[in-house]
Amino acid sequence: MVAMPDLSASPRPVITRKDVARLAGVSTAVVSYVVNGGPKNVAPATEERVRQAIAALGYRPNAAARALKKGSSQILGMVVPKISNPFFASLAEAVEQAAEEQGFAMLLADSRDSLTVERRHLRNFIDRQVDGVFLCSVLVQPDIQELRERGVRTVLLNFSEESPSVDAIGPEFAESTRRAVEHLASHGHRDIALVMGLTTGNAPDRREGGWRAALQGLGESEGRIFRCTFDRQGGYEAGKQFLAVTPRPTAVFISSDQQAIGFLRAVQEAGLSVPDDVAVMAFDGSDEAEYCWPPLSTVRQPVKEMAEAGVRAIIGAERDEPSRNQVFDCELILRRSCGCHAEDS
Amino acid sequence: MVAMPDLSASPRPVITRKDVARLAGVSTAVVSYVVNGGPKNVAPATEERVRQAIAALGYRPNAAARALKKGSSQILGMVVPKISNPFFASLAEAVEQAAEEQGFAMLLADSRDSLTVERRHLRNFIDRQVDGVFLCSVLVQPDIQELRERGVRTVLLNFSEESPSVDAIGPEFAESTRRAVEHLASHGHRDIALVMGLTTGNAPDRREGGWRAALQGLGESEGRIFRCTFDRQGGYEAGKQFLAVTPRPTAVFISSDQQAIGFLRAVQEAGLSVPDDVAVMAFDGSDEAEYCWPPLSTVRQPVKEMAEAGVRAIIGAERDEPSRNQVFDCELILRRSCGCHAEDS
DNA sequence: CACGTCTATTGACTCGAGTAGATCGTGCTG
DNA sequence: CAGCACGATCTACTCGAGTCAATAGACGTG
Repeated sequence: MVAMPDLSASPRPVITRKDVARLAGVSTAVVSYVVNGGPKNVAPATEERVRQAIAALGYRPNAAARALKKGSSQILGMVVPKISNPFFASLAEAVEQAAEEQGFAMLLADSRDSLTVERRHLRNFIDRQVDGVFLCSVLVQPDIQELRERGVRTVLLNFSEESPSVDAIGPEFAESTRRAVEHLASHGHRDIALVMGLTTGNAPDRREGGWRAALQGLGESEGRIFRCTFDRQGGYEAGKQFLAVTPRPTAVFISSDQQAIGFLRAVQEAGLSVPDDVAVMAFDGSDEAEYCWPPLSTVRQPVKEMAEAGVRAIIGAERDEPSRNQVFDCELILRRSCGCHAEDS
Repeated sequence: MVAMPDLSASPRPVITRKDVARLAGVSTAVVSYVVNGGPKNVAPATEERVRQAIAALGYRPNAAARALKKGSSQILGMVVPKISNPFFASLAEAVEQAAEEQGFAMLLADSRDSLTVERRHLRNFIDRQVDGVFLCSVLVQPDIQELRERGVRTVLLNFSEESPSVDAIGPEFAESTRRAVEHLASHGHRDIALVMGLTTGNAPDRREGGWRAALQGLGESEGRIFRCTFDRQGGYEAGKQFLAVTPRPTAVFISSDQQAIGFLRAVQEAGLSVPDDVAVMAFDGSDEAEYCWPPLSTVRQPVKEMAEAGVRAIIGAERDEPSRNQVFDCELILRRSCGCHAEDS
């Protein structure tokens, strides 16, 4: 409660290049060359003097000035629909880490699922001279076009569609889903439903196609679909609908771990059991999938690799490099919810 | 795969104040005055002309230049130990939103529980001229002192200790915990254990004190403590230890929702039931607490309010305003895990 | 010894925006 | 009508760092 009297910030004088130059007895240009391994060489002895002056004064180059001069801020922006959704949190974590390794900082913005807010964030990013942007939801073409015009490299993350004119990175949705559904079938299931999230854009989700393909392979042409939002709440509601259906499907593929967790809750609430009454496979492979009950069998996206590829696509890109799609293979993680191992995790 | 040929970014000429000035037939100063509601007045007719020129050219002031001149970037930095921990994600979400409402952007950095990384991030923030920093873990005094010296307002979030020389914002840990433990007692429990996270600093956590106080009030002077890391994994391990103890306590207070979720899994795995075999109350009140099974009774921190207070502490602060602690009351959320309502949520 | 070569260093301009101080009218007052 | 006040506008300098063209030495060579 009582603030200590004296610790108020002594407004230490700001140290600039000039101060360093004076102390080292050189011109400001040399300081710049030393700091940047600059475009010109500096004699070793001089360099050493400058280094010492820098250390002695605690000089730190002003990033704003640098950004102004170079037109690049060494900042990447990332827009997520909702950071409290653990899947996006894990994406953000991976991107931040990959960015930091390259000396970039990350501006994070949460669009709360609103296109308006997302646009506002993007314009803000542009004004702040970010060098690149990660998007996790689908903006309309014109918006992306503006980003490009302003010289901001853009990468779509977790994106299923091929899209011209912009880099897109995402998991291999269709094939992985097909394998997951086939795995459910290998436990003897035939009536396998789908709980599918609603995408903001109108692009059909490829997971749906994968599920269809698997059913077809089994000779089952019919299958129920439950549509809901891409979060726990949505999964919970889908679960309640699912349980009301007769005859009830014996297994279900769910388009995200978050939804699956909501679904599980609905099943538990009804006093039924997973996997005995309903077998479940989900998509994403986030941490919570391991710590819910029963542990979720899920399709693991290689989040880290995708984030690294994304950062590379932004930083390592040539000025007019054509955009491209990168699709990453996923791994089936088999836990209890599908009917696998009853003893270990 | 095939990139469309023509959409390569046409490197649109950068529009500056000067272009606007020329088009509107005024000097650059006037443009600045209009944009900022500047320190001087502009005649309504002129202002209108400038506005039109801005719109026509699509002019957007360069944030880097502005930051350089004003020494303020309109950016807030936030360092979290791990953004994929949903509690920190929800904090980040709240901070970002509160910041955006004030026109600030948020740089997010993940320290991966490492002091070294955290320091690196902070120096980076300083170089980038952030106007303020949110910290969720405990740095040593000298680091914070440097932030102050550099003129960066600092706010400690989720912080239990009073600390001089820095703003600290946190929930009312002790009293809320006491109430939670007493609630467990109201279900008839007497042997109530504590699962407590390990704090990086050496400050004792006030939740522990609250738990002790409650036991004392019940006439129970003894109580078992299980210490583990502040995450699901830690809670899971603590749960296994807990279950191995005889006689087994009938209830437990757990220092975070994440740990509680791990704990629940250990209980489920052992084929036991919550709340019948063990009643559980946790701390945080994050979303996952609602969607696990059984739904967690927990102490809800007013995250949004705390974030807003934090942003206010940074933005609204006078130059030499003394630092202060702000403690927020929490709310008991009673769900199933403690033994409350067996039917609705 | 004069000249060219090469390297280390410097001075000066630039990026784009904020703003103090000078300037230009206009209209009012004595 | 001179003098003054005041509002609108402009000129010019500044923030801190990057970098090019110019300069100053140092060295070697004919």
